[in-house]
Amino acid sequence: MTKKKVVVGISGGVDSSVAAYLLKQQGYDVIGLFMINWHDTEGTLSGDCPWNDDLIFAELVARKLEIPFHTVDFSEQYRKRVVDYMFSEYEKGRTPNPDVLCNREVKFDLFLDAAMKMDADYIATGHYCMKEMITDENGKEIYRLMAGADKNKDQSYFLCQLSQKQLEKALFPIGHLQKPEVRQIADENGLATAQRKDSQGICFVGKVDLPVFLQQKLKSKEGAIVEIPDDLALYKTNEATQVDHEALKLLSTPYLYKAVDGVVVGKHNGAQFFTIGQRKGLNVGGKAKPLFVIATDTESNIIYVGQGDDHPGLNRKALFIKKDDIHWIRGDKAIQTGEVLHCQVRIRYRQPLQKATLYMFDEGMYIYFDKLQRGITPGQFAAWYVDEELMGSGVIQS
RNA sequence: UGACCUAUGGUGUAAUGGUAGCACAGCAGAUUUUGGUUCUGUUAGUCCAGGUUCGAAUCCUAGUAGGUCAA
Repeated sequence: MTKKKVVVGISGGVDSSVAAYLLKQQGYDVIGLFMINWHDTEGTLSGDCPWNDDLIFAELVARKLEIPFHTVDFSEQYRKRVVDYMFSEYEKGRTPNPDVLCNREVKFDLFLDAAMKMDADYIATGHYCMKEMITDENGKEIYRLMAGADKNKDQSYFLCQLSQKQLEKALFPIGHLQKPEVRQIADENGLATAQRKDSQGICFVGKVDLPVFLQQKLKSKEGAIVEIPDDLALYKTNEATQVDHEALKLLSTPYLYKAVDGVVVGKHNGAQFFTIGQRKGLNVGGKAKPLFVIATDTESNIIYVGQGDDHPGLNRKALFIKKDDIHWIRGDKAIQTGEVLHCQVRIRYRQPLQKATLYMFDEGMYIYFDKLQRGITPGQFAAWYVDEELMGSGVIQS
C-alpha cells in the first residue's frame, strides 16, 4: 500500500494550511512547497519584503503538520510569464488579469513540473473550487472544474485557463468547505495561520498602487479627460431587433469616440493607467453623478468618461472573443461554428453569474447577455459556466 | 465707458435675518488572491472692507473679480 504523494503549495495563508492539513488527515504523503515569485518591493504598499512573513508562517504550519517543507524560486519565470504580460497589456490599453495567468503559467505549470520531479502524484492548492471526474463512452477520464461550495469565496474563475492535463493532477482539498469552516479547522488544530488576514492584490506581488507600479515601465504622459453626453447619436445603433451575426458584431463593437464628441473636463497622466468602468482617480468633480471611464484611447492618450453607472457608453449586451483566445476546459463540450450554448458567464472575479448565450462563428465567439453588462473590458477573461461547472474561458477582445 | 446681474469647501449647487446642507472630487477604513466596482466614515466653504441688527451667506455702502445688455 503506497501512499499517494501530494505536493501542496503552501503560501502562508489559512487556506493552503488547511488544505495541507486535510490531505494529511486523508492519508496522503504530503510535502509542502513554498513558492518565491517576486523579490522587488518597488511600488508595493506594504514596503518591506512582502513574502517574508508568509515564509515564516508556511514553515510554522509545515512543522506543526510534520510534513517536509521546501521552497522554490520561480521569480525569473514569473516575471517573464506574468509581469511582462501585464505590462505589455497595459501598454496596449488593455486590462490584464495577472492572477489567471499566474495559475496557468506558474502554479499549474512550473510548480506542477517541480512537483512531478519530486515524484508526486498530485499537486494541491488552497483554492475554493472543486474537481470532479467523469468518464466518456470510451472510458476516457474527463475532469470537471466546479465552483467552490462557498459561493462567496468561489475562486474557480482564477483557474479558468487550466487544461485537462493540469486539472488531472490537481487537488482542491478545501473546495467543499465554507471559509469560516476553514478558519475553524485551522484554529482547532493550532495552525498559526488561523487568524491571518486573507491575501489581496496581485498574488505574490502583493497589494500595489497600480499606477505607481506601472510607472516603473510605462511612461506617464498628460492627456485630456473627455466627457461624453449620454444622448450621443452613436448610441442609437445600440438597438437590435434580432440576434444574428451582424447584430452581434455591432453589439460587441466598442464605440469609437473622438474628442469632438464631448467636452474636456479634466486631465490625466496616462490613459494606460485607467480601465473601463473605473470611477476613482479621475479627479474630476462637480458632477451630479459620478464619472466612469467608458473608453480609453492610448493612441491619442484620451480618456472618455460618462456620467452615472447607467450611461449608455458603459453598458453593452455583447462581447467578442477571438478564435485563438477561446479556451475550453471541457473540450468535449466545445461548440463549433454555427452552434450556440446557453450558459452563465462572468466577466470579472466575484461577479454574480450572468445568463448569456454563446454564438460561435469562424472568426471567434460572441457572448450575448440577457441583461446589459457594465464595464466590458478588453484583456479581462470571460468565463462560462453550465450550472456549477466552469466550461471554458477567453480573453475579451472587445 | 453707462446700466444691470452674480460672488458659498477643490468643483457644481442649497439655505422666509436664526445650527451653512447636498452632490461630485479628495482622503481613510471595510469588502476583494487582477484592474476595477461597491459599502462606511471623513477633511474642507460664505470674495474683501465697513455698516444696520440681540443675531448677517442673506439687508445697506464702497472695493475687487466675473458675466449680460447698451455704445
